[in-house]
Amino acid sequence: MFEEEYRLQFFTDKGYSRYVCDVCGSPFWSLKEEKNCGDTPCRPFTFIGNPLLKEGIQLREMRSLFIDFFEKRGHEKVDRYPIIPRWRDDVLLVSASIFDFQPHVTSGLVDPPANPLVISQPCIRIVDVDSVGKTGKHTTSFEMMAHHVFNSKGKEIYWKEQTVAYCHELFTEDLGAKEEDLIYKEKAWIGGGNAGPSLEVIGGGLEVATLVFMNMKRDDKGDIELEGGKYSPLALNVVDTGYGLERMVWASLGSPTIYDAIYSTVLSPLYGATGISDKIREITYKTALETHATLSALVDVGSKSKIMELRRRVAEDLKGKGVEISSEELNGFLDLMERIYVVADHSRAVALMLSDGMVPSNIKEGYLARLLLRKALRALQDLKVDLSLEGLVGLHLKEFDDILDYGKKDKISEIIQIETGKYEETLEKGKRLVSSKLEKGKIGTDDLVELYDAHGLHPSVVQKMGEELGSPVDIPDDFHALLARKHEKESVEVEAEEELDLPATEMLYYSDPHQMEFEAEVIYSEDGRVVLDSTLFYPEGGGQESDTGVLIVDEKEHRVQSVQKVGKVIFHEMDSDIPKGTKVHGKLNIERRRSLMGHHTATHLLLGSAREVLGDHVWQAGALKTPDYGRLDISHYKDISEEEMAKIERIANEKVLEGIEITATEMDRKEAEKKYGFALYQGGVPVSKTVRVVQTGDFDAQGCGGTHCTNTNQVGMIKITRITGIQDGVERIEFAAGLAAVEYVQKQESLLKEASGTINVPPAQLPKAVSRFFKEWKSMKKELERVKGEKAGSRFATILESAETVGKVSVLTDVSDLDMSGLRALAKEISSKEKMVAILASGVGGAKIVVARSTDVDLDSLEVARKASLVLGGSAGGGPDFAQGGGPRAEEVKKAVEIALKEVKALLA
RNA sequence: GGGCCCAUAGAUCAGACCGGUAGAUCGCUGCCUUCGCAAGGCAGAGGCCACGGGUUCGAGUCCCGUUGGGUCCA
Repeated sequence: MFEEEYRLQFFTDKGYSRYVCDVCGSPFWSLKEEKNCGDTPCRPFTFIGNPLLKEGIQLREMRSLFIDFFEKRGHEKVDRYPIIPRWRDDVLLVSASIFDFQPHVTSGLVDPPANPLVISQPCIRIVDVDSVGKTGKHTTSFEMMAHHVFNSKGKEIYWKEQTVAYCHELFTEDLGAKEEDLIYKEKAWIGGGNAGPSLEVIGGGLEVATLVFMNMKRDDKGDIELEGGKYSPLALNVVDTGYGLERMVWASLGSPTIYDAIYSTVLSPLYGATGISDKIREITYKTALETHATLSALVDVGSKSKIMELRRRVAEDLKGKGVEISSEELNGFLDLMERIYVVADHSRAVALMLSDGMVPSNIKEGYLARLLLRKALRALQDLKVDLSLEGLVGLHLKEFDDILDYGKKDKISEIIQIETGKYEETLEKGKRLVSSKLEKGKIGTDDLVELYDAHGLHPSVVQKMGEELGSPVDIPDDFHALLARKHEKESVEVEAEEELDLPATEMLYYSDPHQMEFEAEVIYSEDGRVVLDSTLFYPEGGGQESDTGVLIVDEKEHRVQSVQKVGKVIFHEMDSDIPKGTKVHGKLNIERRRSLMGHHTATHLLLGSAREVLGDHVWQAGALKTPDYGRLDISHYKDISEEEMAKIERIANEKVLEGIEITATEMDRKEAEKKYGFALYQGGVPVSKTVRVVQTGDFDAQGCGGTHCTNTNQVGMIKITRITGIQDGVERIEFAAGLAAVEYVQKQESLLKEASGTINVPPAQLPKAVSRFFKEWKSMKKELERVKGEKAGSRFATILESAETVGKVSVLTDVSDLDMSGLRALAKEISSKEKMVAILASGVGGAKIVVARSTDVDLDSLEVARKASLVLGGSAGGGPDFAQGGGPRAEEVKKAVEIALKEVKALLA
């Protein structure tokens, strides 16, 4: 694919030739004749113990070396972006440097922050999480070093030749790689809706960089077909490079694993605590580790059997090298190392995530944070060492202190503590579940799936619990496949937005939010939907409900019921038709608009105060503004306390009283981001070159398309009405502002008055009085139960007199006003005597009948009760010695008893 | 965004499949025993079975909805 794209002058000049890999069939460029492309899994690593790059370059040094190299060559350094891509909503995490510029910059809409630029971008990739520690090269977090160029038409900065030349120079001159060790492998690159040719730079078996030349975008009308999708040329030619910082360090140190190259500060305490600091320096174990790392390049470690295969090869290889180690010893050692590496790796990803304000949760990116946290905790527990995850994360943070905001250490510690506690609780509950399941029998595959899926217990955890309880548990090798199958049935329906060929509506509501009337002309009208050339009506959007009001034509009012924006066109849903071409006079429902503005501004104030009270990790996760109330969802890692709520409410109201001016300015996106950071995008990301920044003095600034008050004092009182946790990690603040707040308070007060009026106490004494009443109610209920019991007992003597004797059996019948529990008690008492049958009925609350017998009588009570209940219009249930029934026809109870008596006589005869 | 699980005494959970008097263990209170404590023995208190509907003569149990919590996946 793109074969001609790779015929670079650079290769010709350097004397490179094109070969085809005899393992994977990929074409590649090499200085010396090669049959193998050198990439995994085509051949083992060759740089381990024999560094590819200049020796001994550590992480920090490598980072600054890279950045310096490109700065010296005309690239501007750009600060790293957060690991949570707040500026886009199609991905959960940043997993490549180009993510920073998608889609707004790559599409050509927004200018790049610098061009050409160099950046070091921390990234997280969850996809390889299960390979971490099993191979020597997979990590969940990494720093992508990159130089990017955005070439527009007619203004090319540099493209393929220069890119490869820079890369080559960096590796061969500044980093000391031998020219003949570097291979450039051709590979069509497709991802994120873009595509283009790319070269993978491979040395010593390790892919150290990828040079992507992005020049196409996904386009169903495009002419270029790639892997089933259609593509068309991109407006920009984007140089998208990615150099794995950690891999470069690894290639420079030649350590057995990448982990040893980059996690040394965290690994050494782990080695110490597990007591293997000395062991790993022994030649036997060192060789084992190196051999394992070397060969792991050849194997896809997706399943347990593959891992065992790899280990067999390692054992064989070691034998060949004359290294003596039993397979048990080897397995045990590698298992231990794997866990240590997992802890070291995952704790770094967690450090990165949390320091960027990610809140662990059960959904979205927060779940990924929790996933890694729990995996790390599990591995740490398996190691049985006295080290806290919190401490290890702290060590990573220190490593990063030159590129991370290190100030949030306390928050991060708290989050880890809370998460650790939650995980322990899950385990605690799990232990009880497992033991109760084991009491009932074996734990099968279905149970394992349920325990993991519904209760968060990984099969290996269940297995360990089983062992402790003396019951082995088998884990099927295809467990994860089973789980995947269970989650398979998902269908996505995308509703196509209607597209009409209409000019953009002029949005008058932005120029003066307090203007309430306007003149306009109808340019489209169909099915009660009207489009004007310009409008003051704010359409539903950004969580703000739409305006309502009227359009006046010749003094006749047409009501605007709701307003929607489709693309750039604003539709007014009317209650009556207005023909196209009509001039209208529009009038807003002023109160509604004022209230909407108040609630919207209040939302900003509350978010600002929540961030002040709770911390920077607080982020808007959704919002709704209606005329009657507002709702603000924020990310936070625990319940908001009463005190915190009061504080948030107070600060917001203080800002109202301060009378801060609110301004809305259209700003260049690049500038706005520079000035306010990504905290701008609380309410979502605009798809435009400019951002409308709504600024509340120096208290708060947000990109926002809503209508706002011009001064905070127009908001009036802000009252938080309720705080609920809508999901783990997200709290919902419900509130009312202005008159709506006053109404809320009035309503609360009247509720209070009504309640206190009913029990006739002043509101202040309501809590005390209610609790007294509740206590009394409970004791009365008990007393009533007792009295009922007595009443039933006392009735026994009376009905004994009415006993009829059938053979040797006494049959007692009675119609009383006892309730079911009374009847039951009485029947039990009677049937506990010898040779007794009781037929007891009552008409209170519908007809009820109980038939009971002592155990020495042969009679099917249920049959009797059934027959008798028929006449009551119902049926009966119970057993042969005790049955109860009833029906709606209370007037028939006497008859029912007669029928029952007759039936008993017949059955006993 | 989707799926699954759970909610019963102060705590942990049975009971639910198959509707018919709400239970166990720990904790709590009192008594016995002891110089006192612990342990032990005996007795007892403690339940709007999360909430709202429905089906039924009858619902902790079945059905629908709500709320709260847990958990997995994208």
